[in-house]
Amino acid sequence: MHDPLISVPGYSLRRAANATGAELSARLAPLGLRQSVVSVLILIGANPGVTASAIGRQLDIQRANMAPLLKRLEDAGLIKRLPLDGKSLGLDLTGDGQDKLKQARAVIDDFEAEILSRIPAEHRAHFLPALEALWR
Amino acid sequence: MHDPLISVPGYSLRRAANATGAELSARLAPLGLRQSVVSVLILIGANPGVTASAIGRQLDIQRANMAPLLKRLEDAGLIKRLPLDGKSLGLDLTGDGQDKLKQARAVIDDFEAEILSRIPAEHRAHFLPALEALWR
DNA sequence: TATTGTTATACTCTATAACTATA
DNA sequence: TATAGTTATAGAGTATAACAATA
Repeated sequence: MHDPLISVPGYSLRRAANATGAELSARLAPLGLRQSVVSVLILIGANPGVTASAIGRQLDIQRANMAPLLKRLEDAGLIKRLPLDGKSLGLDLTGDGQDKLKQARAVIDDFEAEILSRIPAEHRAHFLPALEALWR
Repeated sequence: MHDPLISVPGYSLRRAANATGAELSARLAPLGLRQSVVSVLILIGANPGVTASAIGRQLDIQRANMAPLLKRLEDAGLIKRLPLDGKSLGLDLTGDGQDKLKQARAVIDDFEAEILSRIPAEHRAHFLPALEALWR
């Protein structure tokens, strides 16, 4: 079939993101984690005491969608929430949360290295700078 | 906030795809079109008489999800379906469908040129080859 | 007055299963 | 036996609106 789409950068960008995203999700599933959850755990781990609103702004996740996500993490014993003042809650990883994050990081590190290895060497160093120009 | 994610290619890929996808969707909305619909129209336009199943395979859209999408296109008068044999239907654009596709193409061509222009010149030629290595 | 956290809700996209009819 | 088209359905992701409490 003739397919004019395969030479369209925006389309290829979407397909590449879908393909790699699906693969990563499959690798994270055995840990009981999704990509959005892992990104939240990473940010909490790197910024102890951070608020849900601050994480949402950084990751482009609406406040309204952070609430149930954090509730599941708390119920699973991966994070704890401590009042910073009367209206804000500081987020921290529990011991279990740190262990889980460590496992997720191993999966992700492997996966990212694999992604880069699939890109021909002469294009590899250009990949991240090109992507960052499109959203940062 | 400290954010270890911004230097992770897979994460950056997802964010870049989301950002550009949202922007393109906003530009297609005035035409009453979504990205998936436009990609289907493009394939039908380039392959008159193609079947729904063949398009689904090419675009990674499930047969079950093609059905309502094509029904809406037919109800909107943009495509017509003619029996190829007892079980297959050939898809073709109507005159209105060709007009709509032409409008969509103008939007997309502008958008793709703009995307490429945002990527620093020294990285630009490496972008599509790198993406294609990840999904083709 | 703006922000935080929360609930409820709706819409899109996508995935699976099941069915009929035909190649 | 495999394929085409269809329907129904469920899950995930995401968006908006509204509310109470606090900065």
